[in-house]
Amino acid sequence: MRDPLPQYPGYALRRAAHATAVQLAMRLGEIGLKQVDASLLFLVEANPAVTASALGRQLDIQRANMVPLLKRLEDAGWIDRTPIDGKSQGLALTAEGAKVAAQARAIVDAFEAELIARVPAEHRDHLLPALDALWR
Amino acid sequence: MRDPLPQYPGYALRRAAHATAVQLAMRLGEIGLKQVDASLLFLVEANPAVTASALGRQLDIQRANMVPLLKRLEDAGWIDRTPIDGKSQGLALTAEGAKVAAQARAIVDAFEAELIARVPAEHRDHLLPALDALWR
DNA sequence: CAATATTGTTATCGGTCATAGCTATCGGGA
DNA sequence: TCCCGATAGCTATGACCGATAACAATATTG
Repeated sequence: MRDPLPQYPGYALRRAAHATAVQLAMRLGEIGLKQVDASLLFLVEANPAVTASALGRQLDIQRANMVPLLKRLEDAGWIDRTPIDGKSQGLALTAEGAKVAAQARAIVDAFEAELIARVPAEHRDHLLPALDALWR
Repeated sequence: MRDPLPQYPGYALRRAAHATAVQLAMRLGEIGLKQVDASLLFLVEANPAVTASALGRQLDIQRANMVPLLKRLEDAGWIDRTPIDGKSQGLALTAEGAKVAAQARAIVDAFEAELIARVPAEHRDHLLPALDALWR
């Protein structure tokens, strides 16, 4: 079948992102995480007392959509909230959350290493800078 | 804010794909198309008498999900169906569909050119091969 | 102090995608 | 030739994601 689409970098970008997302989702699913959960855990870990709004800004997730995401993490006992002032609350990992974050990191690091390994050596170092130019 | 995520090529891939998808969606939206519509029009144009199932296989879209997509294109008068045998039907662009496909191609070509232009010259030629390795 | 911005939240809506199941038809091997 | 597995098209449905609007309470700024 004739298919002109794969010549388009934008199309290849879509397909590559989807293909890799499916694979990572499967691996994180084994420890009960979605990709966004892992992102949130990593960010909270790296920024104790961060607010929900700040997380949303960093990840380009609307405030409104953060609510169920954080609720899941809180209900699972992975994060807790402590009031900063009357309207903000700081987020932090619980001990349990730190364990899960460590597991998630192991999975993500292994996955990313495999991703890079799949890229032919001569293109490998160019991938991240090229992608950065498209969204940063 | 400390953010370890952008170091991950997989994360950059996600963000880049999303950012570019939003932009292309806006431009195609001006002529009433979604991205998948444009993909379908291009493939039907390049493969007259192709079946819905074959399109779905090529684009990794389930048969079931092809139905509303093709219905939209048919209702808009951009494609028509002619029976191949008792259970298959060949798809083809109408004259109107060919016009829309040409408009879509102009938009996509311009967009893809801008995408590539955004990538620093030294990384430019590596992007497509690197992405291909991740999904092909 | 008053006007404005921010935070967290609820509710809702559209789009995408996966799954299951159904009917009818096609095609190949016994 | 006949039968059975594979295929095509379709309906229905449910999960998930992201966008939007609105609101109350609080913080910040001029």
